[in-house]
Amino acid sequence: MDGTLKPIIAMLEERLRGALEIATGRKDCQPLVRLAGDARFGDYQANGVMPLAKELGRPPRDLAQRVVEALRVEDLCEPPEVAGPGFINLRLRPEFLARRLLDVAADPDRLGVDPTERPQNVVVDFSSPNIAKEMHVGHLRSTIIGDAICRVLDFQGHHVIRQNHIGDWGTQFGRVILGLWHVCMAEKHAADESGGLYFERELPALRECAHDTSRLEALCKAIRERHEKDWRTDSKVEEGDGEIVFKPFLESLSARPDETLWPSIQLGYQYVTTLEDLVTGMGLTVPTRQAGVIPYEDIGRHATAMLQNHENSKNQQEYSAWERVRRLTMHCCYQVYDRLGVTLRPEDERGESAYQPMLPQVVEDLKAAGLAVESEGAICVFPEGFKNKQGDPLPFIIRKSDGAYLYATTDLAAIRYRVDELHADRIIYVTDFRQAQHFAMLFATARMAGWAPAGVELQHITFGTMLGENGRPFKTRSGGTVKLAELLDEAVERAMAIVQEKNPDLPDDGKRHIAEAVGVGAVKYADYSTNRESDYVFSFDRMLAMEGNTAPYMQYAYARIKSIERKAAGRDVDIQSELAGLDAVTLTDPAEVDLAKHLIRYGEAVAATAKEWRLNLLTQYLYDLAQKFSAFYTNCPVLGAAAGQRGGRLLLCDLTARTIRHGLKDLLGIAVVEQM
RNA sequence: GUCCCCGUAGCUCAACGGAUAGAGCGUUGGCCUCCGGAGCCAAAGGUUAGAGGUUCGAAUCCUCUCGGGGACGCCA
Repeated sequence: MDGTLKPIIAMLEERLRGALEIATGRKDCQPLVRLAGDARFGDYQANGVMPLAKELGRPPRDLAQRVVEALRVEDLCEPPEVAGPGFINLRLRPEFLARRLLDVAADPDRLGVDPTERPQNVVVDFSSPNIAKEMHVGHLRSTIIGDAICRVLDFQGHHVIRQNHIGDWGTQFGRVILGLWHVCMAEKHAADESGGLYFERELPALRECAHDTSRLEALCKAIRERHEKDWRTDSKVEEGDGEIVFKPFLESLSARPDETLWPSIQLGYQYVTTLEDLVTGMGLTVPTRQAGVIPYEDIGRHATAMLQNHENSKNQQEYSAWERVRRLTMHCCYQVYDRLGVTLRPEDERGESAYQPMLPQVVEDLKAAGLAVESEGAICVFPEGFKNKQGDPLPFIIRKSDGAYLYATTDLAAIRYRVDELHADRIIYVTDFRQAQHFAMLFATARMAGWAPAGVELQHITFGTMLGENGRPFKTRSGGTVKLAELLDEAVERAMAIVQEKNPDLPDDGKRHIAEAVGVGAVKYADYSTNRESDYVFSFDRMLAMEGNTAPYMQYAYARIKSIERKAAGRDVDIQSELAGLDAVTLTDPAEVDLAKHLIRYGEAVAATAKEWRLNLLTQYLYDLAQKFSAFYTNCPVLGAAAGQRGGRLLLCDLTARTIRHGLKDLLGIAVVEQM
């Protein structure tokens, strides 16, 4: 094995290009070699003759015949045939196929797939959970699609820099601190009055009467009254907010266990969010130390602005509280990442907050370059080609009229960082399609500013919405967001029931292990196996089906091969030594040939997948492989095969298992199991 | 209103400008002396939303119509 197994399509294109040159006298002809669309046309087809014939005004079949005469592929193919209007059909020779199969099998790590000749520094921005929230289904696609992209890039030999752009700044910052403050106050009230935490009662109440205006207003008014009272009793006039009760509360946080604190923090944060949404437009106000009386719904934003504008020591307590919430959130995220087999690690975290110090400079530089101007109090860039509903230039707002920065600003700072500090040749963003316009404007602005030079590729990889079986966005029955951890629990539980039914004799921990692999694998595989750009309908029943293009079917195919390996010893077959001594194979049965041809195309599948990040092309390849294996398996006995056939068949089993495992586990992060 | 994406078998989805548009589920019919039947083989099922156009060739590119989704100034 010399490590240079050139893809067959590339070899054929090269030969065809030469033949086209001879037949037409032209250089740089496009041979257009593709996988044959139909097995009757052979294995590969060249479509390049027809456009050339048209251009040269020559009869296409005649030209094709001349090309075939000039074509030297005897070492690879049977004699080429001209077909239809001018196709050239190519069929691999069995000797070449057998040789290639042995070469691929002899390459344990890369399965005959060469690394790229042009390695890049590729930044992949994906997952991006939010602080103080649990990961929900909205994070699933970005997380697993981004992860698979990273894995494929790694395999191709690129230098991958994962970036988890955590939502840890902006409006949430103030709201989370405010949520913590409510946790503090609610605990104080509960201690004084020996009741439960007030937001545990009031949050559901708020949601219930969201459409009952008079009840809602009464409730919000009462909450506001208590808020003001609590705020006043917690404040020393000479120092400001939150010294008496809130400060000691924050100091006590680090001593408290995550399990009790985390649910309270999330709930407190939801409470603030819900409350601010509902009181909007109600006319309620609240006094503040810094800004005087402000609308009640603006208090979170006020807290954000204060924190963003103050680097002084007074904010130290909030900052440490913030760190605590952040750590808790990520702890929870890593539990989900681990289950999903996602490769993100703490060193990949670079949240919005990391760019916060760079934001003023971003705005200043754009202003100095004449690209950013003030408009209606905000600082905006007007990249070319974007219009609003009136047909006027559409602003890319980089600083709000209240002085706060936005995600546009953060994203621009991130581009500068990634290009200047991380030396990115390419930056890939994995987010849903709704953000397409934002990224188009972001990229346009970064190009105008020269922060992303022409040599740096900027790619927005989008995906569609996850829908429930009713065709509406995927929600719980009550309309809430579905937590990712709970979604995985249900998938695993359902998988467990199936394992229980199919294979009741396995030990319990074996069943649990299999159920985890099958359940989580099913969720991921279902996502990967559809075109990422279309919306996709989530269905436990379909993704866990044992038939069809599903994770369980793939895992089953793998387990069957492993079962053969386990049986081998009992049949006096030593697979290792038999494979080690194999220097030639003879493929006779059509199912063997079909499987072998597919096995040597793994590299083509990986390349096609990476070209436009169509992960469904990889799952399709793997599914075809599993199907071809199953056909081979039913038609061709392996352990009981004649001596001359057994080695080749063992090789097909071995390479199929390794290819499935590589594709599933190494590239998609889906576990395989020895039995199921 | 402007712009973007989508519309393919009953359902869920494929198809790199190429030949007779493919799978799976479901439906119907075959295949268990044999390594895991969670399997294999086969049949039926389509005017690729509609109408024009470009092309040797269009589900794919262009124009329009209809239907669905999304974005569109201080959320991310």
